[in-house]
Amino acid sequence: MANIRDLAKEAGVSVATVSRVLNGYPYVSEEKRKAVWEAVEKLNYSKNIQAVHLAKGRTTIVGVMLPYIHHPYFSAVIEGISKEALRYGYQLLLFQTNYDVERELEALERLRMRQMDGLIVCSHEVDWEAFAAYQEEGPIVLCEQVGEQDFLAVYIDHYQAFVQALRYLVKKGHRRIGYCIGRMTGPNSQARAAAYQDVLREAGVIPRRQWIFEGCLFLEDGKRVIEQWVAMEERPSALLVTSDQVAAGIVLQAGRIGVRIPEELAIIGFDNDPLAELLGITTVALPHFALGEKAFRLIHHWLETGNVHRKQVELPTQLIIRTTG
Amino acid sequence: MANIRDLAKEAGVSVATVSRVLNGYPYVSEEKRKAVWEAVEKLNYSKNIQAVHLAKGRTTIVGVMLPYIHHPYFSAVIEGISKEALRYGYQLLLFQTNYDVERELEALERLRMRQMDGLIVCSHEVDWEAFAAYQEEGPIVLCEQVGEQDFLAVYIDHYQAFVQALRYLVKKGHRRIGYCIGRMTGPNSQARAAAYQDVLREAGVIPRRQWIFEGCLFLEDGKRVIEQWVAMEERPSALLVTSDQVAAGIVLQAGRIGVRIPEELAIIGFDNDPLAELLGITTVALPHFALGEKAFRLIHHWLETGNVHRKQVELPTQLIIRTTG
DNA sequence: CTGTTAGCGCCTTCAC
DNA sequence: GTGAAGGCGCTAACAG
Repeated sequence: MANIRDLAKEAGVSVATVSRVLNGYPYVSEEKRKAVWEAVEKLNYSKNIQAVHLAKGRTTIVGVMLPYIHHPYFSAVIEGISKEALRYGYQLLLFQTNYDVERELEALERLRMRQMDGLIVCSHEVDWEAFAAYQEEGPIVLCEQVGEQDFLAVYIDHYQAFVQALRYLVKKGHRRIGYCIGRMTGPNSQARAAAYQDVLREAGVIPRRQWIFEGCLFLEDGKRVIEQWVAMEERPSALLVTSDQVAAGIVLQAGRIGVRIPEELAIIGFDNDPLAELLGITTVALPHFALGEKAFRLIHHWLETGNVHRKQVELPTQLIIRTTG
Repeated sequence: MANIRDLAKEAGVSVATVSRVLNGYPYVSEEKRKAVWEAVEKLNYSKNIQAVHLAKGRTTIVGVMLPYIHHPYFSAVIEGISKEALRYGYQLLLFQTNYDVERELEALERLRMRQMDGLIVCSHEVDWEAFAAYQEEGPIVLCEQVGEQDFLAVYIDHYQAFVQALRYLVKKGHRRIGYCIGRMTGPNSQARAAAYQDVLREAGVIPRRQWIFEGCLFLEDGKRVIEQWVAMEERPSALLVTSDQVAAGIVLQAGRIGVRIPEELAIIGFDNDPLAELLGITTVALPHFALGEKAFRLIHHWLETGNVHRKQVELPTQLIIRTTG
C-alpha cells in the first residue's frame, strides 16, 4: 500500500504538500496540486484512516449503546441517529448489550480508549454513576429523563404520558387498570410505575401487583399476556401496554380466543407503530425517530462547539384515540 | 492522557515491558508486572485503541452495509451478525445506504482505508463489479446468491423458495397468481422473477405485469396493495408476498374492507415473522438470524486463517402452511 | 526476561 | 507556497 511518502516522492514534493492537497488546503500551487493527484492515481493511493485518527486525536465516529437491535423501538431510534450521522459525515459503531452490565462498561471503556468521539445510550442497566465516571472521556447522551443529574439527555416524559393515558381510562370508567412493561428497572420504567401509583390512588383504587405484566417486549409477549389475563381471578378491565407490538399481540390473540376488545378489555398501546394504526389500537405516539435525531444532534453540537444550548431535550407525546380503548 | 511512555517511567521499566504486560505477554517478571499495573492505576491509564490499530494494521472491526435498519428483515440479520461479533470480540461499524450507490461506494472506500477488516453486505444496489474491485482490500461477504462469481457469500435459494411456494399455489388450483416484492433489481429479486416466469409458464399461464407489485417493504405497503387489488379489472386469486410485514398489511386491511382471505385472495408471505404466526399467514420461513451469523463467521474465519471451507453457504427455507393460502 | 529502536501513516507547527 | 522535522501512542523485531 502506497503511503503519503511514496506520493511525495512520485510527485516530487514534500509530504506536507501532499497532505495539504489531500485535505484541500488552499495555499498550494496549481502545478503541484496536479502532480499530487496524478501520483494518487498512478499509485492507486488511499489514505489510512487509522493514521488520520491517531494524528488528529478524533475519529468522527459515534458509539451507540443499546440492548437489542431487532426491535421496532430501538431500530427506529438508530434509524434516526443514522440519518443525522450520515448528514454530518459521522459513522456509527454499534454496542449491543442485551442489558449486560459488562458489555455496557465495555462500551464506556471504548470511549475512554478514544475509539469514538461520543456515545449515545439508547437504554441501559448500569447505574448512572458509571456514566458520570466516564463523562470526561467524551460526550455521552442518555435517552431518558435524568432529573437533577448533569447529563446530556433527550427524553420523553414517560410520567406525563402514562398519567395522560391512565386518566383517560379512568374517565372512561375503568378502575381495574393494569399495565405491561419491558422491565421494571431504569428511570423510564420507574417513572411509569410512579404514574401508575399516583393516578390509581387519585382515583381511589388500590393498585395490584398482579396487574403489572413484566417482560413485555415483543409481539409474542402480548399473546402470553392475554392468556395470563384469561386465567386470572380478578381481571383488569383495561391495560396500558408500553409497546404497540405487544398491544397488537394482545389484540390479535384476543380476537382468536374470543375476548372482546374493548368491551371486556380495553387496550392502549405505545409507539404509534403502523401496526397499531392498522389494528385500530388506541396508542400514545412516541417520537422514536426524532429521539435518535436529537440525540445525535446533541452529541454533534457538543463535539463541534464544546457546549450545547440545553443539556436536556424533552420530546412530546400524543394520545391517539382509536377503537381499542 | 497518560501514555505508554509515562507508564514506563512511572514503573521504572521500558515501554516494551509495559506493552508486554498490557497485552498479557508471558515472559515478564512478577515484580515488574506488578509495577506496571500499579502505574496503570496511579496514572489512570487507558490505551489508545487508534494507536493499536495503526501499529497492528488491524482493527477487529467489521463493517455492515445495509439499506435500512428499521425493518424486520435487516434488523434480524444484524442481530445475528452482532451476536457472533460479540462472541469473537469484534465490533460493528454501520453503513446505512438507503440503496444509494454513492453511499455504498463510500463504505467500500472505508474498507480500503483500513477502517475495518472486512465488510458484510446485507443488500445493495451497485453492480458486482464494484465489489470485485475491492476484494483485495479485505474480505467482503454478500448476502445473496452469486452464481459463478468468486465472492464470499451466504444466501437463500430464492429461486427454489419461490418455485416451491408457487407450485403449491398452482396445485391448489390457482392460475391468476401475482407477487409483491421490495424492488426489481438485485440478484435475489431477479431469481424470484425468473421463478415466477418459469412456474407460470409451466402451468400454462401467461404472467401479467400488473400482477407484480413493487416497492413492498413495510406493513403500510400491504394496505396499499390490497387497495390496488380491489380496484383491478382482472384480479389475481393468489399473491406471493416477499415479506410477512407486507402480507400482514394485506391480510389485516382485507379484513377491514371485507375481502375474504383465502377464498377471494390467497396469501403466502415470507420470513415467518411472529406476526405471520399470530395471523395464521402461510409463509416461507427464512433464516435471517442464521444468515447474519453465518455471514460473520465466514468473514471471521477468513480473517483468522486467510481461507475458508466453502466460499458460498446456502441456507434452507421451509414452507409453513397455515390458513391464508 | 528486558531494553533499544525503528516503524505504522498522517498531521502540523515552524521557518524559509 | 513549500519543506523539514517532530509528534500522535503503540507494537515488534532484535540484541543482549
